[in-house]
Amino acid sequence: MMTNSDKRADIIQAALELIADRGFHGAPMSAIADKAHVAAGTIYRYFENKDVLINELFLELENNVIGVLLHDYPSGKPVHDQFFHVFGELCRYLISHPLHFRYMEQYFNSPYGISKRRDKLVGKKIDPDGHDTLIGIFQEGISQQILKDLPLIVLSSLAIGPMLYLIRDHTLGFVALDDSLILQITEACWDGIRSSANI
Amino acid sequence: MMTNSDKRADIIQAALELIADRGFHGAPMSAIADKAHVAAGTIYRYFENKDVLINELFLELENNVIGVLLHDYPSGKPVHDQFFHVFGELCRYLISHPLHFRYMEQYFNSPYGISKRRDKLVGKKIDPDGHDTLIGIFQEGISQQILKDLPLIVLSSLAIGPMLYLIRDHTLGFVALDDSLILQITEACWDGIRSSANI
Amino acid sequence: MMTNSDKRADIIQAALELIADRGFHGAPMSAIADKAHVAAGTIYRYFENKDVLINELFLELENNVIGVLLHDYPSGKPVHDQFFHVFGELCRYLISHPLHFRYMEQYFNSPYGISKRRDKLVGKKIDPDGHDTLIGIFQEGISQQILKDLPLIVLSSLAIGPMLYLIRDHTLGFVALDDSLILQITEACWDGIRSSANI
Amino acid sequence: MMTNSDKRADIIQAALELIADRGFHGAPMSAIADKAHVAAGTIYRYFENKDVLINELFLELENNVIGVLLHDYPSGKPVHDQFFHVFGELCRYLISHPLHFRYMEQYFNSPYGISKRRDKLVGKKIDPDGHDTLIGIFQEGISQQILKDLPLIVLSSLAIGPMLYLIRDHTLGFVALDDSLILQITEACWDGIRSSANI
DNA sequence: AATGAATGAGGTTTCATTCAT
DNA sequence: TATGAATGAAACCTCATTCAT
Repeated sequence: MMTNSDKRADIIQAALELIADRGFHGAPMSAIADKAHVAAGTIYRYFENKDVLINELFLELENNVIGVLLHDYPSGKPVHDQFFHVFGELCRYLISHPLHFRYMEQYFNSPYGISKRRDKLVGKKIDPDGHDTLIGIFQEGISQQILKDLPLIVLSSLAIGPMLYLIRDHTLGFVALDDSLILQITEACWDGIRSSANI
Repeated sequence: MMTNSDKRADIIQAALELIADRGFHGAPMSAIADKAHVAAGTIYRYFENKDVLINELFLELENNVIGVLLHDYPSGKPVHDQFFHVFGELCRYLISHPLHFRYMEQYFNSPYGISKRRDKLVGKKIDPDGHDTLIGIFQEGISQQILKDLPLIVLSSLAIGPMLYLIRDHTLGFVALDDSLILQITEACWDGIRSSANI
Repeated sequence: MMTNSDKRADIIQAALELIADRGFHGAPMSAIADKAHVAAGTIYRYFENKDVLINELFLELENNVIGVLLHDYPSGKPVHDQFFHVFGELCRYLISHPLHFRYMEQYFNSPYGISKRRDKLVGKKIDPDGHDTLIGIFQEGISQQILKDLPLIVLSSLAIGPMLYLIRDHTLGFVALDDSLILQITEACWDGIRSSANI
Repeated sequence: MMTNSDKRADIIQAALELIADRGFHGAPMSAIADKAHVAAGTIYRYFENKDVLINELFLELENNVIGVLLHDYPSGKPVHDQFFHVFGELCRYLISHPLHFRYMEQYFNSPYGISKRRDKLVGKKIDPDGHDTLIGIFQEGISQQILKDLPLIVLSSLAIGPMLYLIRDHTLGFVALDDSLILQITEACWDGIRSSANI
């Protein structure tokens, strides 16, 4: 039914806004219910408990991100182009969705997120649709000797770490990331991961 | 007196371990007291309230880090050497003090840390002893045209972001950072920030 | 709904009994909850905190008193009759509601009550319905030269002070105030405030 | 020894000031110790516990008052003179010792004071030196048919009640009791208690 | 005799969750 | 299905009292 899924979406949205803004323990279930225009008990018809709500919210956001990265993905193009596509899209998405970004940051820095991270990295092949786009790019880049021959997780941090910190600074107002600056940062990260041999 | 400082240190240590492990709200005062072998009320002889405890603990860790970075600092040496010194020392310190690292991560991702971050970045010259070593290195590097001419906060993220993510992965067991790998990462970060002109 | 107002009333009543009996700090919220047959947390659905509970309880009692004084008030009758009406009604009310009396005594002798008292006396015209009956009587009496020309607050104390002390003694069992004695006391107080000139 | 009694006096004075100012539960033992420039534990060398301290402090104040009332007491003079002496002295004493007044008010409105009051009034002849001056005056006045033939406790309230309320108002700044006003109040109270027959 | 650090029971308040309606 | 009042465990913090020094 429509109403049904509407309420679920309202709850998810309310939780997102509150947690992004005030952290997990600044977002009591009662406040989420209020903001969702729903009774406290209603939340429990859609989510078994608060942990489940938090985790399902994360999964939705994660799917959003994956969708964005795959949209217009330049399959078959050079590794360089693929990297610039993924980096740019991700950056623009997070900048234009600061609540999503703040939420995921909170999530990864909490008991919830730790296990998530472990699942993802240890399992490596969590999603059967091959969504781990960056990993794929790096593997290809290494085998083509375009990228430094470092563990994938290291390349991943070199490529993504700076961006995530800068987006935080952007949302906090310490720096203004415009297209020109984003491009410079992308290039700097590319400089960091590409093989020094072929310079 | 001995007893005095012992108890304070015990409390600090207990708080560090619990919060690093379970986050701020997985560390109730009663649990900290238990772990410190101290009565609940005793904590309040040393710290006005939980917030103060959390902030003082952070300040202690911050001082540790500053001390480490300044130890054997290669003043007068080239920017390149200074960067490698700071990066390496910081990395080794955080790897060998995983609780300190986890704690600071939690701290920066919380209401406490946000303001701290703002103070640090806006104020820029917080500590009169010139402890803001990285910023100094970057300024010098830019003026010598050795480093990319980017906002200091961007250089800072390019240089430090990857390391911080990798140390988290290291403490979680997803990668093993040995001296050789650390050196490679340092070089990769240096590649990221140095001016492309003089390659 | 019934349940709603019932619970609130139960809490108010429990607080009244405990505080009247044992003072503010002999009445922890847990004890109030127990006596009201309610969970501790339930109190906070009806009152934001203990202070609010204490103040709202006072306001309810105050309204009771005002209602009693205005009931059958002999408007248009001589000042003497009005005084005897108010004095008698107040006295009978307080004697038959010893908990209300004890509560208000505690209240006026506490940080809560001090400010209340100041509001009342400085503001003077707190309630727009002209409930400040005694003050009105005194003003009329002075202008008719029936009463001593003293500050209103002095007349007020002369008229009410003895009664309040005696009601305390009555509730403690040191004296038995029957109708005859109440009348004699009323007359004595009247003797105290009326102008000596027209004797 | 001097030092000994000095400390006891310091503690008594500190307790007086704090409790008069902030009430019993705004005066923790630690605060009393601080204000008395004494260690917390020291208080317990002079007073078994907080209750004992509170009660002994009251007894000291009570003795002060008795001393004042007996000083220059017009024995053998008419009841009228004796009443004016006692009323005036008491009034002046309380006005010039607002802390004593506030303390005794708090005391009488608390579990401590209730029992005290009972002792006093039931026992009636508590102190063997005949200090119950007012009662004596009233007995004499009744037998001489100068005063109304009312229970002693009623006369007592008629005579003292207004004054106590007015002193409170004075200490709160709602009225300024000067010698002239005190005299008028004394006369009004006298009007209240004296026999109407011989007017 | 004096100290004051330490204790821990007990106070107020919050909030995830349940359940009668 | 939805509600939201009610619950009570658990959080933070205070403070009278003790006791080793």
